[in-house]
Amino acid sequence: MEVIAPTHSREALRTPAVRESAAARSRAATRGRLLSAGRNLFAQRGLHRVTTHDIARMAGVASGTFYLHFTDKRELFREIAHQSVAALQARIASANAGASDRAGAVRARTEALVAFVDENRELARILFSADTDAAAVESDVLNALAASIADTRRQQAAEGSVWTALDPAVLSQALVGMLARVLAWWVEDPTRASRETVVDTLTRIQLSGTHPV
Amino acid sequence: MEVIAPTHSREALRTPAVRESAAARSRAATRGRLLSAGRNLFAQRGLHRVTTHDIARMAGVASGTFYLHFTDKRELFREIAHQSVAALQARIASANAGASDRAGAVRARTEALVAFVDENRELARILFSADTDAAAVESDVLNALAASIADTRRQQAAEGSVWTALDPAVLSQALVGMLARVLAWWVEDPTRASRETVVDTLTRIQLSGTHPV
Amino acid sequence: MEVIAPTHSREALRTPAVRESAAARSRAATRGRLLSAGRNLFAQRGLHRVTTHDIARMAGVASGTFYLHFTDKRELFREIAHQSVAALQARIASANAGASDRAGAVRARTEALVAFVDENRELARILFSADTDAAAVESDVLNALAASIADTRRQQAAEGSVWTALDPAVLSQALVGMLARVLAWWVEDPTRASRETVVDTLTRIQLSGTHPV
Amino acid sequence: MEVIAPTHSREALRTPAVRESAAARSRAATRGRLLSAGRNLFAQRGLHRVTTHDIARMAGVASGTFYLHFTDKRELFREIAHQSVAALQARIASANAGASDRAGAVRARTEALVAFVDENRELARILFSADTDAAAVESDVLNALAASIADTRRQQAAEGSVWTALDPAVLSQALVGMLARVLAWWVEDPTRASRETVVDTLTRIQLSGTHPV
DNA sequence: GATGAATGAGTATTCATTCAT
DNA sequence: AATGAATGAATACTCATTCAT
Repeated sequence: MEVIAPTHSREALRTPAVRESAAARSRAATRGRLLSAGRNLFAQRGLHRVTTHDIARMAGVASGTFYLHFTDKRELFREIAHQSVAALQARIASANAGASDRAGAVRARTEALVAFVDENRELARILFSADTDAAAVESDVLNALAASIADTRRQQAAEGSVWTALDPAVLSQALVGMLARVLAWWVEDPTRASRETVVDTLTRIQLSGTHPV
Repeated sequence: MEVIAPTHSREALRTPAVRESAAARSRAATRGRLLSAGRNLFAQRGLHRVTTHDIARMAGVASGTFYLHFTDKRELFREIAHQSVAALQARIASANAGASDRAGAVRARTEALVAFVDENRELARILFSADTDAAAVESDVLNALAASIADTRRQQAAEGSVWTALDPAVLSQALVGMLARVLAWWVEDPTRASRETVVDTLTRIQLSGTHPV
Repeated sequence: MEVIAPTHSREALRTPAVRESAAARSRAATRGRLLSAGRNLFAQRGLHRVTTHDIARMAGVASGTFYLHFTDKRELFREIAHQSVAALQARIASANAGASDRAGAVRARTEALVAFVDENRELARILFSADTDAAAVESDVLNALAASIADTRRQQAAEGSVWTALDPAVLSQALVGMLARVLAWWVEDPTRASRETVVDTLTRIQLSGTHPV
Repeated sequence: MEVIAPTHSREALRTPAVRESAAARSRAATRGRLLSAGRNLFAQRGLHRVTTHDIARMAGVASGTFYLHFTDKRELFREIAHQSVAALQARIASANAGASDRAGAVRARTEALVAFVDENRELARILFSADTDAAAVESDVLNALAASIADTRRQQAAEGSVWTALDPAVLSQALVGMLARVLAWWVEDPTRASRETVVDTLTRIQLSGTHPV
């Protein structure tokens, strides 16, 4: 019993809750460093030209530590992609909410998208650079976007607010492909076009391509 | 005299020209089998999930034989991509030549593109599936297409035949991204939309997005 | 009180310092086994008839482990050669220091050289067996020896203590070639001559060839 | 019968003997080209950094042809080495025959050796560059030379014409090692020393090292 | 929770050699 | 005698993943 005492007294200084949150904080910090390293490296080199050792090294942890936080490389990638998508969607939704008419909403959403890409080039490279392997993971991202566009479109068609000659599924894939390629192309070298030009061109294409003639 | 004939024919089998062409024919056949196996496998799994051993095995040759025909995997891929692009371009150019006006030309080119994809699904998967590694090789393909669209567009703008508010570089990337994504999406499962729907939707988008309002 | 002691000692096993040194010790042991296996195999078969798998197998480790310790086969070889040279040079320098006159020094150095070879036959085979590939790595060894002989010789010539008709560069190559070949020949089968005979003959040749007539 | 006639008449133009010698001449020419290519390539890169394809290519023949003339790479190497040695020995023997006294003979042999090396740098690189693999083949060369020196030496000792304190076997290895290294060193860059310096230094060393004091 | 040494299957590539033509 | 396409074993090197400490 006495033997345990000193141990107890040391533990008494930190309540279990505090101890747990300290451990949790440390764990979260390590996890965060791995995510950050992954973002950097995946953006630069793509999914399969990055090794788990590279990520652990850049995160400043031992290579085995990687597997205490992620089951494998793809999971880390998925996590990064999901975080990115969530951030992007929040940004777009908020921009959308402030718009009064349809044209304004399209422009606002496009502006939000381009601004996000401009401010998060690393993430953008991951989200929009097309990588077959990555796609196995992130295709959900663009597919989800396409699905949401298609839904909106179908609803608008039902309301008679858009020209129905355009197939919603095809159109949504077209829009997603267009946005992804332009953004991937622009983020690779932002001097290729001014941000205003990108926003304006993408907005006009969306409006002309989706509005009745 | 007649007797000499068979002798001649026997010798004919040994003339360098015939011998060479027999060997050359065998060589070409093997090369063709490797190209075919490569097309299959790359279409299914992408550039880096296919090994040179896989390709050799599917071609029914020893693994070393691969290297008698291609310096490495990328070269095989490049060859396949170039062949595909040449075939596709020929098809589009020929369709284009038969059109009388601009709208007809856009539709004809789109029809040719979709027909090619429909008839060469394997090739289409390679050409339009976005693979970062493959991109290092085939990006030329889409980039070349984009560049040619941008050039045409600039010329039309100079002639006043199209609305100039759309930046040619951005627009061309947008069109290429749109076409590539829609075709990749469609070829992955052609029941997703009828061929007519795909042609029609893509044609209308191109016309509305590139014509003056 | 006593109870705490073992606890302490258990904790001691987990302190970073101890953990690190345990890992480091294990790492060093593996590295040592690889070096030892390399010495054995290189001595028997030469640089390029030994594979990294052979070395790993003889060291009792997996083949990938080799690359955790050496970047490639040549690096392992270089390491072995450098260690051997350092040991040999130390031996010769120490023998040299104890000699009173020039003849004594030549004999002492030769004795040290022959003794080293006798005691380290594996290393000797590597150092003195002439291998073109190995030479790219170890030639420094014999060349360094030759250069040092040439320097000494030039200095002695300047002091008038040796006959100057012998070109220092040619002479030093001659001596190095002589020593290397005799030692390689002898170590291959030490019954070919007694150690005393080798020492004596080499000493006399050096003295007669370098002294004034 | 008639069938055979034309064949006969054609054959009649060349007697079997002539035909055979024509074929033999052609065969010998191919063999000679392979030997020549081998000499070039082995001298530049050593035994195992040269492929049989390299040799066939440089000889201007198909790769399979190599095996019609040599059972494998080592046999070609052996053949080249033997030819070289024979040429060298003839040269030395002839030089030796013209000498009147022992000192003159040593100088004459050394001059012949150095002249041969100077005139046949390719061969010299093969003969004197120490290559473990090559050694498995050519060691006979230097060993034969060493054996002949040792024999001569033993005979001279028996006649009392040389100092017997030097062990013949050790001495012969020493001389061979010395000559091989100096010549390999010199042929690698003949500006390192003048031919006269090389001859003179090697001659003096041999005389001082082998003569009574 | 973290470490980092070790694993070993996987992959590209080479090259001596064979053999049908 | 010559050809040259094909073979396939050999080999260096990588990297996701495990596990004892």
